[in-house]
Amino acid sequence: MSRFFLTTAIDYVNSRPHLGTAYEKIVADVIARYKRLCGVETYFLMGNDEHSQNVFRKATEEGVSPLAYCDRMEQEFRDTWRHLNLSFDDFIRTTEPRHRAGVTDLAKRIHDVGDIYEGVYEGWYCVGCEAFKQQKDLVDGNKCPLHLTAPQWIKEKNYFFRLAKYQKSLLDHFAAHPEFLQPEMRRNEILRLIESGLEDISVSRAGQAWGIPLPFDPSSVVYVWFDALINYASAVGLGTDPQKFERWWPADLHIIGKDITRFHTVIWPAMLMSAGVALPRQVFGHGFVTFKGQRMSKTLGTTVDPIEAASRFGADPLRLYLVKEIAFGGDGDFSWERYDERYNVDLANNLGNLVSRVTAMANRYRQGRLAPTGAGSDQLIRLGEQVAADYRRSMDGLAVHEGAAAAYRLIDGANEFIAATSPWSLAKDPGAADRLTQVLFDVAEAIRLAAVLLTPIMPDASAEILRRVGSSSDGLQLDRDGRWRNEGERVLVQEGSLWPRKETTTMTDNPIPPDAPSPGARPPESPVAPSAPGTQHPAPSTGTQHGAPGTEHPAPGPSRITIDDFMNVELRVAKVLAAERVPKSKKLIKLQVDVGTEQRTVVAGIADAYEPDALVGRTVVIVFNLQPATLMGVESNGMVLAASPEGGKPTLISFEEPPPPGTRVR
RNA sequence: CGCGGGGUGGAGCAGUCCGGUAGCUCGUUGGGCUCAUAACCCAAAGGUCGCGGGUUCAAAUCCCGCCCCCGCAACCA
Repeated sequence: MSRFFLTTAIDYVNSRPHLGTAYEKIVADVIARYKRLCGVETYFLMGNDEHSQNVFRKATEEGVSPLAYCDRMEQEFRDTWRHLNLSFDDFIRTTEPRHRAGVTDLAKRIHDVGDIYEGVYEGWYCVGCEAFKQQKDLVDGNKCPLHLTAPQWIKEKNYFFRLAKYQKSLLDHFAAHPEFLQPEMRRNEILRLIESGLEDISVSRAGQAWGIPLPFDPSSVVYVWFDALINYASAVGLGTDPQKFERWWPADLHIIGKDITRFHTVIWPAMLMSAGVALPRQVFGHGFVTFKGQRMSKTLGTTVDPIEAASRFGADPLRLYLVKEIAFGGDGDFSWERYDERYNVDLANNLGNLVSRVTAMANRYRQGRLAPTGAGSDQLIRLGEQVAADYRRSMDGLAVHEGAAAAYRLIDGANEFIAATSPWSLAKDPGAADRLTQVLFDVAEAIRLAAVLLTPIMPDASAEILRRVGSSSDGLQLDRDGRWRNEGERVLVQEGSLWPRKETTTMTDNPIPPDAPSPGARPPESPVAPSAPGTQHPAPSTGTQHGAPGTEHPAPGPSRITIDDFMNVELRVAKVLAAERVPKSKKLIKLQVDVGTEQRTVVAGIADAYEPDALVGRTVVIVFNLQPATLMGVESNGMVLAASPEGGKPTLISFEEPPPPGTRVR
């Protein structure tokens, strides 16, 4: 039996997963389920990346051990994935013994062939930042701009991987395996990157406890990303279970975000080449999901909680939206308005309503029982076969959005067929009895076929639809069940709406108030009972429900500062004498200002909103006693105050009657 | 010349690799139907495919130049 091993990127456990993360897992799950539907034995791997300094720091801040913190985050992640009905076969954590064994094994092999060598990393190290600083980042006579302390010049023992050595092998591999990196665009990008030359990279950190010790020098730990990549191999037994490894490696498909393509298609293959391990067959770098056109970001409040999104209508509608509306590979957008729209159109109006009409007619005219009375509609059958073929081609090529679209062509076709044959007219004609039965059977069959094709995308809903059209959802096989069938009696079940229409009155309801505390702020509707996966009823448990407006609680303010704290900030009125753009900068303007006692140069990031000429002569407020900083090579002595909405343009503070420069503001 | 993505009817997108009547969803307008979740079906209006050149019998698609938008990086002190 053929087998398929697919993986998603393991996730940093710094915060709960957002919709963008969920998107990757959902598409991967659709592919995994599709493979299984094709009868391919599938191993679908997901997991968490835990050896990050951020994790260590965050755990320390919270006063828990890193492992305890990771344990908790694992539950958060698993909880989210369960709500999305993900069918992963394995979930790996990089703190697990099997992973440690895999990393140790691979590192050892690479070391043994001489591809890891000892070197020294030298640089300015700021203790406060726990990071190395570039010379150009230092200010005011070699001080850390954040902590204003002198960083230490540190020589850290460091091990390097001979990445440069693999430039040619990588290019050869890309040439020999055009499918290795998809989509095409990313392939060209990475090719150019490899062609431009590779540098050896550091693979260890000294003096850290949180991580996997290097087998040949336990005083250092393996650098996180090097560690992380190996999860794909350690999960299937590298270093622990040769038989399992033999069986599943190499991975057939790594699904990852486009931002980490380089790691997966340059460094990772080079590591494997060095260790003498086979390379993954394909890497697919998908795009990002934006929220209303903006990158999902916590600080901008443009993050979407997948559980909340799934709670709106159930996991299946969310899965359909993400798969069907976003061309896999490209970026896509999510908004609650559009989500509602797609739900109504694709599920309530089309698929759901179609099931309602055929089950209703079958019951009204035939007591629910349908069996073929003739040959069936040529047109529908042709469409069904065409669609099934298109679907397979699309899905095999990872064009999951096209696969969904194909299934929908059959649903549309069924609706059209009903209009063209008008069964309700046939019902009035006793001579058309057989004809009516066949028409209804054809429609039911179209629905059955569409539901089979949609199974990977909407597993629960498809099973429910199959049940209603009198067909089994057990052990579906695409070869057998994914083709038109004009045989057997079916008993159709008429029940309530699969997906009640959501009435769109005002679509301004934004379920996430930007500043609301995110966890625990879920809307009161449909908590999605944590029943075992696969047993959930596909229909949303509650219908439409608008959040009650006007129930804002006065948020407990952030911690207050004392008046003394405030007085430490010296704000002064200043008059702009001259202004010019900082060359090559995007939003910086260099200002000469009169602060009463002296003239100063201040750099302000307001070029988005203001023309330099319009600023001359204007009176502004500056922070007078701010440490200087160098921005794009210009030293700034102060900060101009402006109202700066997140993601918006700043507005300078102005006066009705400009006071003289130097006046203190308080 | 930092890297990258994009500019296609009112909105959101596909199509661009492999030139050949410009397609989908929503919206709008008109009509039909009554089985169905005010759902479904048909039809229509609506596009200089960012701009300018070039190649070609033929360009959204290939080539050159330019403009604009969005990410990321460097810069919101």
